[in-house]
Amino acid sequence: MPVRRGDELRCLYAIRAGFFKTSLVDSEGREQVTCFFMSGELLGMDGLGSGRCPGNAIALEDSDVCAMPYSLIEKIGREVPSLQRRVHAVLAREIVRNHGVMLLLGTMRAEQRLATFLLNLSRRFERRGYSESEFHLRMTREEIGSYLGLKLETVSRVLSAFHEDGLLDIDNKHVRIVNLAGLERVLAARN
Amino acid sequence: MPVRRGDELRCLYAIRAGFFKTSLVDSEGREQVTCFFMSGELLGMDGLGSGRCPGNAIALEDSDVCAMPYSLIEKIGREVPSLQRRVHAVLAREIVRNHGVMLLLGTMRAEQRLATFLLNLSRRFERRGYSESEFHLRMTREEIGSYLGLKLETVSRVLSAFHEDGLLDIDNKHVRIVNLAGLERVLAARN
DNA sequence: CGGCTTCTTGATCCTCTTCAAGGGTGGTGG
DNA sequence: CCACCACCCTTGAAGAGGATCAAGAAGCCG
Repeated sequence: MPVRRGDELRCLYAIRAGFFKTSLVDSEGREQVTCFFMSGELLGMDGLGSGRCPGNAIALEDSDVCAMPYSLIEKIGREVPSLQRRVHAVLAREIVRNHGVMLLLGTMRAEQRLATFLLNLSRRFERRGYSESEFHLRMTREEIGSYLGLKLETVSRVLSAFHEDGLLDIDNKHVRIVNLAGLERVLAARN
Repeated sequence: MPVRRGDELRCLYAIRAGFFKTSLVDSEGREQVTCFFMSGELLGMDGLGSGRCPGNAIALEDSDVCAMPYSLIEKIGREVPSLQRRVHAVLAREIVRNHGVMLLLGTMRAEQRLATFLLNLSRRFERRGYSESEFHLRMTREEIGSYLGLKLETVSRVLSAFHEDGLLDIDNKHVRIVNLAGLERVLAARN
């Protein structure tokens, strides 16, 4: 069941298993996917302190989460300084991560955005003990495009081009990175 | 004196007077202005919990700040629940604000980005007791462009076009908004 | 199987970038 | 006070990168 903007929100959700997207819709109906979350990550940080959900969150596959009430986080934070500091660090890291996405949206061209996206997914899968080179995309081309500020056709085209260049194999949502160094080199390309 | 990425950072800075920009540079040299800060706002939230400065911060005019050591914020947060909650709220609001910028960068065209930017400045000046319709831009066209994901020439052109359309008068860095409702209407334009 | 959503690929168009030139502005030193 | 220089801004012309429009193929589910 999706969580909608404006809903009451009293908990942080630690994702035990599964995959989520969060999105934002403005007053003119423009929609932007703001983040993809996977197991081990924290959902709902943007509602901390306000009790309101400022965006939408939707699971992209069967998922399992652990709800941690804000009130509890605040209470334990007061009692255990090291946890308090961790909460601050997690929130600050989320801000830094957002700045990285802003840099991507503001300065990179389509190929570089896709390469960054795939390398980021790869690293996150690897850290969870999955293959860094072979994985399933849980989201549609349209959702990838929304996240990266591109249209779905462009996403499709760039992925095809990567395949042409021998950087990866792609069969629908199944990705196998063939030339990881080559993908990294895309990021350095002119400009 | 600028603060540079990686510098040790132990304080949050409350801006008493002045104007700042923060920016991020990636490994390939791409630079993005991540935010402009003015009086009454908090600088350095992204270093909270880590003690490292993850970006650059530079004053764009003579400024006056109040340094609040992280250690003090943590200590008082433990003792005063209402302050603890405020810290959380401020951090969470910063995340939400970033999502708004991501939406701008991912979905809006040049005119809409500039209109959003000007309206945002207008509102912030108004809240501080300054004129909402007439103010000085502290940053260059290039810095505006970097923040909005545009080139400086495009910024210049769009501002000229707004003047042509009778939406505002602009003389170098001095802006006078003539038709505020018209500027807001730009946001709703097709798409 | 049939209907739906998602994905791919092509052709064309449009927005913004790039490249280039010239004009303003402000600060410094003679 | 004016000349000079560095930086910033404006405007034009040409080009590129994605968007848009359109058609069809492929996967998915009842």
